[in-house]
Amino acid sequence: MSRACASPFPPLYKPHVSSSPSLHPTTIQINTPRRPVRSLVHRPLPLIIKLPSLSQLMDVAAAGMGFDDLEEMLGTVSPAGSAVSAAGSEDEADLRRGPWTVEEDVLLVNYIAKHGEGRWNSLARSAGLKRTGKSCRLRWLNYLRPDVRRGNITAAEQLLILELHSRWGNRWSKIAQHLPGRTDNEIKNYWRTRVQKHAKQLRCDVNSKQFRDVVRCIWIPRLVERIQAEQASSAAAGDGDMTAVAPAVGVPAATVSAPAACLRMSSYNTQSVVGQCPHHHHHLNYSEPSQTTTAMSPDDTSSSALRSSLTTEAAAHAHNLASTTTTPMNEGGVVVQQEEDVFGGNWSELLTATNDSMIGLPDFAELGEFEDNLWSLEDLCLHQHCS
DNA sequence: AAGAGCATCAACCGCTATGGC
DNA sequence: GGCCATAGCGGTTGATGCTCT
Repeated sequence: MSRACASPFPPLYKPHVSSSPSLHPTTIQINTPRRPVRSLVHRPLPLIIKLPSLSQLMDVAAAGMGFDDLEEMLGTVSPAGSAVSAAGSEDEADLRRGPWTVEEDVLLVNYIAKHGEGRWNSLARSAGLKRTGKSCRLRWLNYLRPDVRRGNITAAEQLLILELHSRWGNRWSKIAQHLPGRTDNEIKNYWRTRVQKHAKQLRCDVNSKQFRDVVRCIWIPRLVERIQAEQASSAAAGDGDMTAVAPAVGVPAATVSAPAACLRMSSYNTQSVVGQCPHHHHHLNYSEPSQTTTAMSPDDTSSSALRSSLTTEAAAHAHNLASTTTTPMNEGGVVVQQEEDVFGGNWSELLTATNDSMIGLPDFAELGEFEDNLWSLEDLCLHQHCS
């Protein structure tokens, strides 16, 4: 089932054991939250709490209940006094920093449930939070919003990020608009930790042409391949449940205001393009959200659109592209390849290894002005096609 | 088992843009 | 036009947990 839900604060109690959140209360110890920080007024103690069920969380928010109610409902054991009450004895001018406590989260969620967002500074005061409005806003947007989605970045999402970053660079918020439920912070972190790590492995700069080539010629085709494999295995299972294919993409329709992103890989095998780039078939038709002409249902997210428009033919081409390295698969046909496999060796070795795939690619060095901001395959191919 | 090093990501900071007065 | 408050963005930090030795 999809792990996404419309809980008022779904990921709040995310322990670092990765498992899908239970629908039933669970007892767990969490060292709230992970990050005590510089000039922290109150260093939170570990809480022994029961994980609330989703329905309990929703009840709490819907009824405008506070932490006491939640605590009573769950039998929560918290360290002496709540952070809020502790803070209440402090100088009013003292602002809390650092990790948010469960109590603070409940206060914020309840207040927003009643009064809505906006006017963050006054909201923080009115809600009884000793936080800056800025901090409240960030906490809400990045963590507490009902439609925020957490968990691993799926292959489809990775594909989107790579493509959109190629177009817009570090415009994280803009990129995030096209990944429903994902925050700019999360995408930024993903880029800095995962993508830059790969660039480092290849001993080249993440913004270098070499790395872009690797991404374009190897990583993206691999992602497409993986998505196709997942789709295939799902189809073979005959369950028709797309969330089983890419669980994290399964965003509940009711909680997502569809950004109507239209990254359509509708034609990975577009002949006019392929004619110039025989081994590269990315044809990413992208439209700005406001410009999209495709009617999309509320749950018609960019990712699902992307997912559903990937054809088996595209997978075949992608597979050809990636055929120089073997992707291990389990018996069910599910790709079990580790990402790192793609990035063994340095970039020149990788590109040499995929030399066959490079046939027909333009000489990147000759692209001149295009090089700085255009590195998607489509752009390169179109450029060559037009020149 | 213990320490070192690395990876992750929540939360902060500084800056810019925008809107109201 | 100037000032101030607020919102939003991108970059950075650093504690925590995991993995490796």
